Amino acid sequence: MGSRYDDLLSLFVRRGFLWPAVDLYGGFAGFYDYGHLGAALKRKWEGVWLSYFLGLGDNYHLIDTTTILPEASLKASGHVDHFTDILVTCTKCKESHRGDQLIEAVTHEEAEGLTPAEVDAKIKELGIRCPKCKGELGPARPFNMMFPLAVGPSGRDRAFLRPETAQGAYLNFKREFEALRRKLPLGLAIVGRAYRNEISPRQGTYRMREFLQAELQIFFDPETADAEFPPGSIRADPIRVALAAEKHEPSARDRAPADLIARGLPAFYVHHLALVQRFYLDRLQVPRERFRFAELDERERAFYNKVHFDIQVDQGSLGGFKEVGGVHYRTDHDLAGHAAGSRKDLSVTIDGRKVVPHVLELSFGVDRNLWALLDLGYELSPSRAVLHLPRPLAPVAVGVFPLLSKAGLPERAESIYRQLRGGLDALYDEAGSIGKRYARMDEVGAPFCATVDHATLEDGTVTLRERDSTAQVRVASSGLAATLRDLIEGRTDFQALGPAVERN
RNA sequence: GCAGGCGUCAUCUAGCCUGGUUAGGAUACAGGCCUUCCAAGCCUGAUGCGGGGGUUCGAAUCCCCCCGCCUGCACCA
Repeated sequence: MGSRYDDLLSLFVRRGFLWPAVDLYGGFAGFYDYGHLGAALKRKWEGVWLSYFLGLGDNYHLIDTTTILPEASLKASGHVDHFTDILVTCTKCKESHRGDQLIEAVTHEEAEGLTPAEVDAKIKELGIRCPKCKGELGPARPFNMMFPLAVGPSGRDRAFLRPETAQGAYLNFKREFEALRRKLPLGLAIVGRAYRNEISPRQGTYRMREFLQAELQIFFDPETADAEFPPGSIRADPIRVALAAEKHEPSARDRAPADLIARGLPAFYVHHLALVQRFYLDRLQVPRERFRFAELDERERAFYNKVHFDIQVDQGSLGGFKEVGGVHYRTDHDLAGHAAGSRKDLSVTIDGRKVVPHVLELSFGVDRNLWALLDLGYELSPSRAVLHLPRPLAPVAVGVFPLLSKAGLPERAESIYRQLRGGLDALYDEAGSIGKRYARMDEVGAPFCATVDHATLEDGTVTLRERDSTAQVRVASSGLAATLRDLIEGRTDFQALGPAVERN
């Protein structure tokens, strides 16, 4: 166990994808930096994500909002209260316990939201001792998952780093609704950083204290939602789901959208499950059996979600299916909360009716998604190390080499490289043997390699090698950029370029 | 946060128990030679004991503290 994780991290570090932040000083738990390949991959992932999800609606738009939010807004959202746990540590065995749970275990009454002083008083009154060793419990102290900040010279304006990007969309809903001429559904997407003071960050970029979210908040009229997002268009998409009751099963099963609706899920929600699944299976090329939605039961759900399925990808390095995102039906919780907190009316008028729009949140952890893609794509065998990234996401699109470092081949290869690099992520390499250069490109996931040989000098063709099959065809160097773009964007099949070149 | 394990070149690792080595190897990397398509070969080169304190004539090695990583528990939108 753990070796897959080690192999992956070794690749990431050696090649320039990602590594622990500040590792010059020994590292900084919960923080990771991306190197040149990781940053490029992330940019491309964001581009694919934006084009797909903004493309789902005519009224879906990207916005960009602050990472620091004042206390009042996070009080209204519920985060100040619900993101805080009161911890009580045993003086004898040092075990930490949640104060509210200790009290609830005795009284069977809701105890969340008590202050530390109230928790101390209750513990004394009820004579609660450490459930583990019966030792005496120490004083209660608050632990909030949000990073507090003191804003301004006085430091009296309390604020926090945002624990999720979503609040930026809710805070700006009214403005955008007006600017976009009062139409629902309205989609507001944010790609940005969020911060949580995780107690024990672990497992690479899986649980971090600073991370990148890509979220689409869809504001809609609950009265007409199922008509707005009809299940008809996704009827032919069986959805891979593990229901809450069967979440300990290792996999998932395909269920017809109609079955899920019959189980009580809203049709508009099932509609979006199918769309998210298409993104993973088609755009990110995740193998079907390694993808699933996992339903969360009431205990596991966040305080604001009415329906919640995790988006999960099966990852060898992390020991199985792990969450990379979620589809959350947040109802009117957020807009109603901000309406109350700000004392502004956030309802809108649709067809003469006043409604507070409901929100469906499609939420993605970008770092988790990148890790998952790299894990799924990395094939490490005694004979080859290949990163099978989807072509549009590969940080290096094409390697350009001279077959030999002499006879004018490097000059010709470099000139082809210079023509390509304007519109493509091309890389020139003449170090080592040709086989070594192919191996280098395989390991960073470059889908193609173009090699200049003596025939190039005579007829202007180069060999073009495809990463996954290692097959080669001869193509004209003059149209290489267009050919590569067609291949990367899926307009051309590699096989259609011509007969494969025989290997000597 | 608790418990256990761990930390040596870019990567994987030998050395640590039993203190004294020019800290060794492999891979990778750089330069050169060779080479007409898949990590070949030869020559040359650079890079390391997580950080800080202590013990000692002498510390990668023994002790303490810190940082980080892994696993389990707890926590987890």
